[in-house]
Amino acid sequence: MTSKPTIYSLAEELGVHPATVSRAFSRPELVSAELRTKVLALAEQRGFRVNVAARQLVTGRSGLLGLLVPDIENMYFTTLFHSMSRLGAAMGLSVVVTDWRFMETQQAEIFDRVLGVVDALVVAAPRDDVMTYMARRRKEVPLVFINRLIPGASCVVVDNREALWQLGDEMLAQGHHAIAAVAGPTDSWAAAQRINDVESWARARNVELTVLGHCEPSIHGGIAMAGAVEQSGATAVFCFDDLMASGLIKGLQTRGIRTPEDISVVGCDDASVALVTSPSLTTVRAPYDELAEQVMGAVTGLLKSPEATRQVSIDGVPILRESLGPAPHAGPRTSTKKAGTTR
Amino acid sequence: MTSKPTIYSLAEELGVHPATVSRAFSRPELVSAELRTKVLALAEQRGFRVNVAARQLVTGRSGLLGLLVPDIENMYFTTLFHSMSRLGAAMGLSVVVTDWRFMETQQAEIFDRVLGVVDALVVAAPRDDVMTYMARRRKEVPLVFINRLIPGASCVVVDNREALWQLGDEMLAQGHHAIAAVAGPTDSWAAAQRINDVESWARARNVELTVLGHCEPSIHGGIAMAGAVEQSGATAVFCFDDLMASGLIKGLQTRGIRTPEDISVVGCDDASVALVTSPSLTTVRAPYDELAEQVMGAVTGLLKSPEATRQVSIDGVPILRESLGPAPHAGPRTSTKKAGTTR
DNA sequence: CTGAAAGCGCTAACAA
DNA sequence: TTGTTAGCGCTTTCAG
Repeated sequence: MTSKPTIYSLAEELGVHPATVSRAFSRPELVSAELRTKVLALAEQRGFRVNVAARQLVTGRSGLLGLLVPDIENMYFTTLFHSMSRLGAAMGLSVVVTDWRFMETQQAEIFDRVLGVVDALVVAAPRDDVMTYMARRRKEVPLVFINRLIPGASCVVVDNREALWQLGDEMLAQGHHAIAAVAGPTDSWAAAQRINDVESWARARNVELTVLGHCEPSIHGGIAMAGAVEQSGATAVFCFDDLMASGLIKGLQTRGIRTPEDISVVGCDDASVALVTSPSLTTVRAPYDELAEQVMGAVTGLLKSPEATRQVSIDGVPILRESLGPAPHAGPRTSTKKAGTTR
Repeated sequence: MTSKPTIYSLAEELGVHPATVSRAFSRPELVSAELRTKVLALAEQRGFRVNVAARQLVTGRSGLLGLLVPDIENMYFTTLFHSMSRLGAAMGLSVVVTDWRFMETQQAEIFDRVLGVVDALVVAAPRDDVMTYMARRRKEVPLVFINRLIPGASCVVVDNREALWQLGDEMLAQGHHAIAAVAGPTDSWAAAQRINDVESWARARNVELTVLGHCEPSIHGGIAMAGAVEQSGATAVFCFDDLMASGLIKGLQTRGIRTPEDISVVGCDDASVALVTSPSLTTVRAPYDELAEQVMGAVTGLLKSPEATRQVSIDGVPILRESLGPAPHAGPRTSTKKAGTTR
């Protein structure tokens, strides 16, 4: 009696055919205006919602867009999610996020569930193992990769090369000579990319560069690197991302090393933490909105025709803040900024 | 030909009935071991995945658990999500998050989609309008509310009263007299709760308390409050949450006001930002793991019997870090900590 | 513009 | 243990 309303129960009440009720929702333009309003009114009153599963079963579409991230506690991804949600809403797609950190320990079956329910999946910064897993399911769901270039697949990446070179040059301008770079996860494409960029810069400028061991892209990862950084003797450090940079600064602080007075630190991404960190982080801003736009563009492209893959590269933008300052015992030379500048 | 494998295509290849293939996945124990392995092997080989929509259509279950948060950029929620995911995975539920910030501007239809696809929904810190929206859909999906006590519904809340009182007393012990509290969003239950706790403490201790205008629980919200806090003349400030506290400290800094030397700041939640903030935040730790556990417990309870609502309250834990120090021109009295202590 | 009928892929009784 | 038979709620031809 008080069971969930369906198109049938509505149709019966209205004395019309279920298909008509269905049309009132899925193809309103095919139903006469008055009937449509009557249907919608009754639906509203009875609290009817179209059954997403049933609809998906026949249309193959749920209106859901999945975002799979390595670590949702990394605000880089939450910011991205936010931008994507906004765009998605405008085009009638709801975005849901999941974290693939458990994929190793938990049954992948769980992920298949998410895969089964979304119209497309955006996979962020996949490690190699996740990659191969996804590759196998590539034909089940349209896939867009972020922060990894994969031939033949739709990808959107941020190119930080130019920006990192500029920040490197700024380090030199500020009198730094001993420079270090803390690498990100071993099997992350983006991590390799960034280290490459910094290394090529160092070679081009003939700068001595110490690359420090792979580190988790998290605050704690950064804190853990403080010792290694201190021992490296570097006065300026590139970090894989802002979380790491933020943690590193904290870790250095507890060792009595100040930033930027003793050691300058540069991050990457301009995650929200970059601003609250003290000192605020000099970093490379990922253009989130454009990123999201391109990602959503790639998604809709795939939705239209699964073969229409595209590869997009967006340039990161260097942002000078407080964490990069003059080298100790050396004033700035051609610097465009002063230590202590805010924002 | 190369269409997606279904239980039918598998059944045909194996010369068995589709129902048997179905059982091999949904009730493996009902199928002979050898047949089961044969089915699974072929399925693996053909890349078969059970169609979630079809399964959900008949069983009414998708294996998905939804988490609806007000602002996914608030790491309080991402930490919670993380804990929930871990527990969920252990019990065969995949957790997906969505942000309801767009609900106002976008069609609620989008949310109904998420609602339609999950077995249960955990709704975090709903504003009043979101609440009423959810209330209408209460019978469509099992609902668990976080950070809001709703009679008759399953709720899990954190009770910060005791902890806030302790921190308040610590402020007094450190010689503070002019104390302020920055309130959270107007229609947030948790915000009202926390302000109440602080106010009742102030009354009990006969302390002059300035309550400052409602503020968004975000870093920027906190930054924006710096002026008001400065003008209030307070030497110690309670903030609605850590994001706000973190932003406030930053905002004060740019005005040349140091924490805790000039103004002490106390947050709430112990979000991940509390540690990187300089100085690190004195705060009330939300016991995330226990929270997640209780939430998942409530979910499974509802899944078993929709009437089995429960209301759980968990106590927050005060955490003393650097952002609370002695009042200016007044040494600590019975303090249990020294300014400058890390962690 | 609306009705009729078929079926999406799977599960759940019930038989055998 | 396996096959049989019905649907789950919706969309979608194709007629009318």
